[in-house]
Amino acid sequence: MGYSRQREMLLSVLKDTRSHPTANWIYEEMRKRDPKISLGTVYRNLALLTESGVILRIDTEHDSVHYDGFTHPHYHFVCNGCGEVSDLSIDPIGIEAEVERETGGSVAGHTLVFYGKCKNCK
Amino acid sequence: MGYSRQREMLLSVLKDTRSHPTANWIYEEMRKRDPKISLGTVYRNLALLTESGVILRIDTEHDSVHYDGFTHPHYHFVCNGCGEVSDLSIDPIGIEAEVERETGGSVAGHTLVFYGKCKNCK
DNA sequence: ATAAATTTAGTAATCGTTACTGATTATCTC
DNA sequence: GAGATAATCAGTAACGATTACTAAATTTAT
Repeated sequence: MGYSRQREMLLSVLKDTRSHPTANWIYEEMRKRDPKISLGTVYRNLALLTESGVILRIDTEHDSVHYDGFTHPHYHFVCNGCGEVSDLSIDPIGIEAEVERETGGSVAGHTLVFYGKCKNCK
Repeated sequence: MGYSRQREMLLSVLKDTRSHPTANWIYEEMRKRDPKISLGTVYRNLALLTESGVILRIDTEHDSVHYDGFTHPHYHFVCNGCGEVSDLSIDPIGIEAEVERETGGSVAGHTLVFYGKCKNCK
């Protein structure tokens, strides 16, 4: 996978924030640097980078998908009030082997999401 | 919350399967029993039952939301090949208190989803 | 430098989900 | 039980996130 100017820009935007943005937020941010950027380009590159493990995708019970440029294994907390997604420093759990044993399949990864009210919304 | 005929039917459909169906699958199943059922009714009741904790909603990296009539705390495995969602018998992890301490918020629940290839797709 | 392959901007289409409305059904009070 | 009140429904339109498409531009390989 080569790195086009737009793909580089997307990565740089994503690495520069810890806010776990949505595709649309990233799009708006990229438009500030280059107003001709296309929303389709954002989605296509988000999919590519997710597939190759360069970035993380976070699915929650709320509206649209969030992305994370911080790939070191970690978990997330989602506020049911304001929808904000934040990182946790909980230690990764090591039970993928157990899941493989139980399912007979192969495990590539896992996601752990906590829901509740953040300090502000509580 | 009263239980209308349609809501009862939805619950019965969901309790009768362990397949973690999507809204549309449930809709088709209910249509077999009552062809006049409305898709809006399915979605409205899924939202109501999820909010009140009678059923579970499962968000994955694949297409649409899945639902689970089995509410005893448990985790899920999602196959990246066929998209099938299956139950795991892993013991629930008890770290919500730790998350509350770290975030300063309140935790209402958590979801743990493993991704990989199932026995068939591997 | 030229040819081949990839990526893009822009736009149209898709699909899951939600919102709306007037009709129907359930519940509540007498 | 009859009538009033509230909840729920079927049907359909609207919405918003995401994907698909196409011709032009850019990158990469020769």
